[in-house]
Amino acid sequence: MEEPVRLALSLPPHYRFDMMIEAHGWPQLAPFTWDAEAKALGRVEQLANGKVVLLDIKSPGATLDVDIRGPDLDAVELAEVERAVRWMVELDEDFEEFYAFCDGHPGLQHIPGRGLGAMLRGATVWEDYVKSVCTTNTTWAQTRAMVARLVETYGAPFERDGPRAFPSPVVVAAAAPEAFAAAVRAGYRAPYLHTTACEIAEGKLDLERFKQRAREVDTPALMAELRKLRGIGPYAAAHMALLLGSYGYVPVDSWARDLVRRAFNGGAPVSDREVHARFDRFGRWRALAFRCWDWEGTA
DNA sequence: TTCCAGGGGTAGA
DNA sequence: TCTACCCATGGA
Repeated sequence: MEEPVRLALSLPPHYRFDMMIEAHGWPQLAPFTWDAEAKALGRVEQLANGKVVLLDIKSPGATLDVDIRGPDLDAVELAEVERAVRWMVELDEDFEEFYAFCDGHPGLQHIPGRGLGAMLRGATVWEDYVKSVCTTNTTWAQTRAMVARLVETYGAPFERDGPRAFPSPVVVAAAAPEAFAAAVRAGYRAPYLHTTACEIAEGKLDLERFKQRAREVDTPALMAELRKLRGIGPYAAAHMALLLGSYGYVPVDSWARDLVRRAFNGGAPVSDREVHARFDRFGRWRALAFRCWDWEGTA
């Protein structure tokens, strides 16, 4: 294979690539691949002009190294790849204010030293919307399978028969609803995803504006807007808000309830209200405090 | 068979 | 605002 082009991006203070990878399950969802031995994050990415590249992302030292394979890219295309990578690995998310907050709060003081906070996200809000819907009311194994089938069926391939990129809403919208449902096997979620893709493709809906919107309004207002999306309820809206950098509401799912049950309630079941109450004192940092909590230490 | 998984939509109170 | 019920799918 031809030598890849390498982008070497400098890391902000405290940034820990390994902690970002371990923060949640997204590295296991296509088109991401995670090679634990090589500590390499892989991903096929399709550029706006249709070019498809294979990314190999590592951080062996003080930089984030992004190896790009595929067609030659000009400066504009390279900038597009860099922008996408920076967004996905949260290289530009500023956690310094959160870390200062952690210093004064028992239970959070381990966080700055471990460089916690960053989480992997999709290149687009559309991608994280789809994945969030696919995590609801199902097992993690099925979530992975649904996303894998979506990518395999509709994603643009790298080279001839290589791995595929996350499909655009335009490609999903072009599929017949019945064919989409049969291919992805996402159950009752399929119409949510397909209809949303159609609305984006028709220009009636713009999910990418949420990247900016998350910086303009507080978490409750952002969640109210996210909850208008099909298949997005309290949990998924909070999870999407978290990925957008808005941390004021804990995404409570069965996994969160289980953590709180074991760590704080002697193993007895907890209500959603109790989970929220446990992190209420952390204000606009509630979701980050929850995600970065030292669950082993408190159990 | 029945239950339920990193919940959400809807109707009725 | 809260509750009850339904929802495709697939593994236990």
